[in-house]
Amino acid sequence: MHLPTLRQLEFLCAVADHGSFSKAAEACFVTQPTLSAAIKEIEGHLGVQLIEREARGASLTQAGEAAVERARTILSDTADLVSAARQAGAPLTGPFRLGAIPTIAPFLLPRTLKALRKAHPNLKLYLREDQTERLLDGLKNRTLDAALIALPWEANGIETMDLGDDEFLLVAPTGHDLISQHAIRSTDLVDEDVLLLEDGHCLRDHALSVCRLPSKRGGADVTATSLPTLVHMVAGGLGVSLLPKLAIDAGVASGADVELKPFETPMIGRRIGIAWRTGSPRASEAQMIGEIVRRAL
Amino acid sequence: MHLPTLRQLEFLCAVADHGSFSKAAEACFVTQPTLSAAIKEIEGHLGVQLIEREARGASLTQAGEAAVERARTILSDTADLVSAARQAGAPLTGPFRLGAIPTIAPFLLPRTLKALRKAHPNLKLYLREDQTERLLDGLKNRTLDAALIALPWEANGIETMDLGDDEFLLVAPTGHDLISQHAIRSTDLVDEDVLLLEDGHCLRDHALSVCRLPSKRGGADVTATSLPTLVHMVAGGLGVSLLPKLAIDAGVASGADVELKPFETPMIGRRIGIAWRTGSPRASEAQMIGEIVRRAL
DNA sequence: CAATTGGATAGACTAAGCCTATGCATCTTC
DNA sequence: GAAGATGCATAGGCTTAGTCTATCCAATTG
Repeated sequence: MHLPTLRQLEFLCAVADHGSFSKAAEACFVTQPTLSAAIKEIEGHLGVQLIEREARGASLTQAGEAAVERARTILSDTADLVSAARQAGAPLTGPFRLGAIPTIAPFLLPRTLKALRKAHPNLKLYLREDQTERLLDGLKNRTLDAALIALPWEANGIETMDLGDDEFLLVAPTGHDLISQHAIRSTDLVDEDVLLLEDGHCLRDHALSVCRLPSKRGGADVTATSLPTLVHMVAGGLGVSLLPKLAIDAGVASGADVELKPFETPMIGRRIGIAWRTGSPRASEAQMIGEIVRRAL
Repeated sequence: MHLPTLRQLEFLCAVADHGSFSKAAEACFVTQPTLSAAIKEIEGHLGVQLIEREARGASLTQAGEAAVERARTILSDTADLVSAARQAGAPLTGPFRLGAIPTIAPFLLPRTLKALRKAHPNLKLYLREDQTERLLDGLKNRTLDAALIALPWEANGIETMDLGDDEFLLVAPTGHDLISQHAIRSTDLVDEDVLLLEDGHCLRDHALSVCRLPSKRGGADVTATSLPTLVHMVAGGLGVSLLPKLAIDAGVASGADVELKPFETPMIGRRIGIAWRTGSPRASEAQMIGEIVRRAL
């Protein structure tokens, strides 16, 4: 079977992107006739018209749409092959773009980075703090190599590695009833004012779900933008809340006028994990970084 | 980024396959120096040694293994692109290799094939009857384009389309107690001698599961190799069994000295579906064929 | 030690890919 | 509606990358 050239596939995608032979040619750093000939050749080999030549540019036929979609994954897979191989030659070196959600990053990374630097001095780590959704977008569009998020999180084309549990503790104003209570369960919070992070933080959703709270409750919802803020609000008597042990260990509650208390078994909490794009050339590095983070947990 | 040529990737895979430059070259219809140069060039671009030159041939380095794996999917995706595009030019024509499990094929296909031929006279249908596992293997290694199987069946890299339900009816010797009983439930069979197909047929597993029977029961297991045989065994008084309505409608029980009876609601049965390899160039055709089969059901 | 196997190297040839220049439609503008 | 602008196709020449044949070298085998 006669295969098209990757170059030709690039040309095809470029035409799809720019809607014009000339623009596409420019983007590919070739002249328009070159590109025209290449497209014509693909069409010849495939026996199908892929591109509709119109007066005002070019558009894809149905077959073209399908072909472009396949071509894009082929090209990106090939790019992955290249960087994976390059990486294999010099593992854990060069730039690595790691994302982390805001309820993990400030508490976990300080400890981790030191260990990471020690283990892999040639690794240049670029950090990005953002909410889960956007981190996963980053993985998919290749602006991130890996991301620390809370599991489980199913997403197509994303693989994850489990790094351990992160228990939730009750945080309440000093002297609050719940603290003196013998044993508290997550469901005891139904009648409390539970303070939460603002919408979009996965910790908010976790807290809601472990307490079996409806996502929309009556009354004015009081939300915080970060965990330190949340602690202050609890200290101020606005209500109680949950804090991940990770944040507590990092000292987020120290000095504030609050008390902490673990829940009765079964433990409630979240799982921390590292995620990467399926087939990412740096998947193995993501796992090695994950291993180091796990030890730091 | 400098991409390798698909040709070069083919060469690389060939070396991996044949464990020797010369053999690989022969397989690719080029001379050995050509292939040597090509491999050397890839290695140069990637900056990694992919192949270990040994006295007695060639073997892959670790990086090479990874690269070959990626290269294989790239190449097969490209081949898919080509055939998908070709197909788009002449949809539903040419050879199409359809598989079906033995408890579907003889009963569903006779009706279907006529409709199929009428709708797509240029389609040359090649049929293969086999058990689910092997059909799915066939899809994966590209010796089949689609397969009619019982759902649900999750397998990586396989997509399916639901074609409708196929109810199971009780089949018992004429005058059997269960037939005169007012309403029978699948669990009523626990104390009966339930005859089954031999191991490997998914219908056997379905029957076991809907009746909540353990897969290994005491006593000599009596198994049949096909549904007609099964009917004869039931007629012979060896026990009762389940028959899919599909087979009954096709006359598998007609003439035999048996009686049939539907189960009480909820209906028990299986779902028929058509499966194809994810990304198969003929996925859309598989769905169109599925549509015709569904109407025949 | 000669023969065999298997990969590397050298140099020549060809065709594929790219370029410039130009042609031919269609759409825009005054 | 004529002139210009836009956009793809065609023609012909150039360069280079991929291929070949011929030969060499190293390791294994008998």
